[in-house]
Amino acid sequence: MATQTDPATTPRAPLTRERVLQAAVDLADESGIDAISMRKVGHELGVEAMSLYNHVANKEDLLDGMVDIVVGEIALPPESDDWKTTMRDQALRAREVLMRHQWAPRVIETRVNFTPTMMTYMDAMIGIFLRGGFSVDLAHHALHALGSRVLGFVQEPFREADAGGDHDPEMTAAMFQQMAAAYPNIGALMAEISHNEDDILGDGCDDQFEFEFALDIMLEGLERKHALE
Amino acid sequence: MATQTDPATTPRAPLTRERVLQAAVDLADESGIDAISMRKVGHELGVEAMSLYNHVANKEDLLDGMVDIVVGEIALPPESDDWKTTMRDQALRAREVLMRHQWAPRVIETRVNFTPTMMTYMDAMIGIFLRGGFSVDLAHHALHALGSRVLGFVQEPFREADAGGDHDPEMTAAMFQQMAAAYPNIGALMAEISHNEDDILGDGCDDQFEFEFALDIMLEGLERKHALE
DNA sequence: ACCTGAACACCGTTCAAGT
DNA sequence: ACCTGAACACCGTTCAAGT
Repeated sequence: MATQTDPATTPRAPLTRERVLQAAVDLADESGIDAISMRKVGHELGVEAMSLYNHVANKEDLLDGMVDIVVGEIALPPESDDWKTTMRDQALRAREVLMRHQWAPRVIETRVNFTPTMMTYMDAMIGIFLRGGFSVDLAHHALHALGSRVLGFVQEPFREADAGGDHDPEMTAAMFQQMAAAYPNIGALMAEISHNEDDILGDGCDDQFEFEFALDIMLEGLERKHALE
Repeated sequence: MATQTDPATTPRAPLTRERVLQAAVDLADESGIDAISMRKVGHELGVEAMSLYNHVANKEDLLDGMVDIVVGEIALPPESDDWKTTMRDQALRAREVLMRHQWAPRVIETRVNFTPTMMTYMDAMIGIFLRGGFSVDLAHHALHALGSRVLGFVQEPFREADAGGDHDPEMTAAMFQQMAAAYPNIGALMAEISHNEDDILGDGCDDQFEFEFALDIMLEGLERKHALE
């Protein structure tokens, strides 16, 4: 008896960031995103709300971590030159995961920071297009068009990073180098964006163009379906 | 002096639902959706939070009403047989309005009830496809594919209505008649859905199919862009 | 080092009480 | 009929205090 893990004698497996995040994900899966309050997540772990602040910075950080767990559950694509079936399979895999965490799409859309998990995932998505022969620009537009609802990542990747305002070229160069080392495809995108920056607005992304691009590919696709009827 | 409307002598234009909703929209435009609390909206009107409950049922109703104002600002499409340019223009018009109310897309996505304004708008969207020669089924799928982000309406129109559970055929027939009178295109859609209901699941909408449909038209559209490079 | 009680400044909502 | 004060059950977050 005493050798078994008895909840009465071991009520306090030590709290860790991972335990907190997983408890929050489980609670959200069970009871919806409205059930995610610091107090309720704490209660789930047998602890007061304030204790959580030793492991997450605040509620936004908690949500960031929850998204990380979900995105981490989406298997990365195999290396293939066939971008279309690879991307289709990927979208279906992402959907499967997001269906298990119905709260996730809405939370993902409200994220403003990227975690390494997210960067890795986006890098892989861009890679599918580039290996399929897309130009960096087209891959960039395609990424936006498929967006968070289809592939499970945030919509506006480089807004924040770019809007920082520090255009110290030395700084930027260092960032690129670091970025390119860890996430080569994202690095290529950012290089292209910063190269076009003078031509377009100032924030590296032409929202209106991205909108019309997404709109037009959908209308094109629809037209083909209509022609087949 | 006394003939002018002096805020000190007329601090209380009588509260109405419209005044409450417009104040909330203005406040959200200015300060973001997080600024929308019953207390803050009340403050904006020089009134206590509790007074608002005389004009809106609760906060959800307030949000419904705010969405109504926004959707009401989107001009309806002209009658035309050219579905593609009509739909493209419409999407751009919707975007223009949603850009003026940046909080709106997120709020629209969380709506579960339809207002007459919303129904009218959706009816017009379906009409664009039907007049363009789409089958009712294809129009239905197209509507889902373009979705809330592009056209500014809710994603799952007929889920709630159908999930009600009462399959009293008499009731259903009466509902259809009423619906078809006010919103002929939506009526046609619902008739088609309830007709297919036996074949598919039970709730009148095959989510997986809708997802793959949207995915495939985007991949098709992307492929054409890629071919042009 | 980690957890907590008390506190602060907020929420949505109800209801009896005022005018 | 419409507005309000007080109250209830919640929030996120801080901080000094405990172990």
